[in-house]
Amino acid sequence: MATACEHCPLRRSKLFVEHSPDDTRFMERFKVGELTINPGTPVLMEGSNSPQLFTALRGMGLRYKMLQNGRRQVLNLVFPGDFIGLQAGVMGEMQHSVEASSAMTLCVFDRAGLWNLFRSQPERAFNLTWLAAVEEHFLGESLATVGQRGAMEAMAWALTKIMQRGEALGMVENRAMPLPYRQQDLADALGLSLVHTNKTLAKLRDRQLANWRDGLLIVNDLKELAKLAEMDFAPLPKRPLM
Amino acid sequence: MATACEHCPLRRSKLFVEHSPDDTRFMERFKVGELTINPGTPVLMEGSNSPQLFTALRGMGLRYKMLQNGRRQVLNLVFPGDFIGLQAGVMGEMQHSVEASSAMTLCVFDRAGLWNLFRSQPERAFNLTWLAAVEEHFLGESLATVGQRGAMEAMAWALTKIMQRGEALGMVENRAMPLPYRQQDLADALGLSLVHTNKTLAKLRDRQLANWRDGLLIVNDLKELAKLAEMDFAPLPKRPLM
DNA sequence: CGGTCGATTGACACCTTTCAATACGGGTGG
DNA sequence: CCACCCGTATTGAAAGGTGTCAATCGACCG
Repeated sequence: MATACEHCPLRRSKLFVEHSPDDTRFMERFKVGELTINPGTPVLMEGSNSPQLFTALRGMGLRYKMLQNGRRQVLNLVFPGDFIGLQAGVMGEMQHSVEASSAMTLCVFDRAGLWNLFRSQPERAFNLTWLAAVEEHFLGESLATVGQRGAMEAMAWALTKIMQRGEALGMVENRAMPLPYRQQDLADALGLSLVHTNKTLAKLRDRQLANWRDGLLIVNDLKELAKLAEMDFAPLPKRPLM
Repeated sequence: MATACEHCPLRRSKLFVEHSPDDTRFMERFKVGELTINPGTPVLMEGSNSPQLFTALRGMGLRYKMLQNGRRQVLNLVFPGDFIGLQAGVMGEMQHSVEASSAMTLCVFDRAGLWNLFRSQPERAFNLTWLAAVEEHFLGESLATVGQRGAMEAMAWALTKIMQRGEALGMVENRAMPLPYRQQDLADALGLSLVHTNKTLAKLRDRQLANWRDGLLIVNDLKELAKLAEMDFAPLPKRPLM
């Protein structure tokens, strides 16, 4: 039984721009169904030309890219509210893969309806571009982190970003939030080796800055973690929800 | 004397999606002027809320982001045909800075006209989103390079990409193209130190794979360079020109 | 209970960074 | 016209952060 957009749980988060009744009506029509998948299930593969687009409704996943040398770069983590497949929608095919890390529920949209959206809903079209710009912004920050920060700073940056996003989504209870990834995933996101990632996490635990174990991330003093990362600790910018 | 869109020199390149007469007519109205600047001149600053958007018409520049620790990450190089300022256009303010590396000529657009574009030119709006997706794709590749490739591979990747782009734009003559950057710029783009960048370039010269001196990049065998980078050597995807 | 996957640890090798010094060309003021 | 300064490019040597290799451990599963 699909969730009605009108009652979409994501709309409770202040992270997203509010929908007008008209927006909701349109999305209700744009949405063609719901998809529930298990951890490890691929959603979109690089090179694929999927006829469908998604919005993560529940659960978490990751976007990644494989290189010829066998190494993997995780581009970012997929959280509830993230739009998946825009690249395929406008460029023709995906340039990276997406897969679920926890159980996920996805809203499914028909790619063919995209053109209709641009023609009849300029505001929604604008929002799509906005979403693309938000992604671009985040990738830029990630690039700066991987390129210019050391392992400890980078990890602190990543965990801070994750915690911030988790808070905005209401996933944090008692300074803890679910984080259903493997250390290898974070390693591949930050361009670090698995071993070094493990040791870096151990240090953060020793320093009592962040404790990530058994899929649960606990951060007592987010400000302190952000300071270690030498990052601007600004509130997340609002973003549209498709 | 501003260049008429109809006679835009960029339209000769096969890199860009062709304009319909209607497109050209619209762009002619959307374009409010032309800007010529000297090397080193900033175009947009991080945090700025510029009322203007640009398309690079001639010359080259770079986008970058400064970190609190004083280090700089170059996000990508700006080549003719690149659109500048989309982030400010949709998100409100720039998340990175842009400056000229060579003398540049920019087409200037009025940000206020953006909304009109979305409302009355769905096809152009679609192209804007397309452009954002192209940027996202490139940033993803850069992230993968900085995160997962060694210095030599990374440099080979960068020079290959540059040469490819240069070829598509008709900037390559006799296997050589202008590349008006400092070694520090490439270093900041790849997350390498200046010294190591210098030594890596020296090795590429020794191996006769790439020779970049005095603002001129010479590559005799692009295939060979791409092989060293272990990259997929696919032709650049077409992109829209605003 | 053997087998697999993810997390941990210790030791060591090595790629990059940092530190320093020199070289070279262009611009400027004496 | 030349000395001087500054930005960029080069090089050598040493320090250090990360990666790789290997082995162990705990949890889960058929």
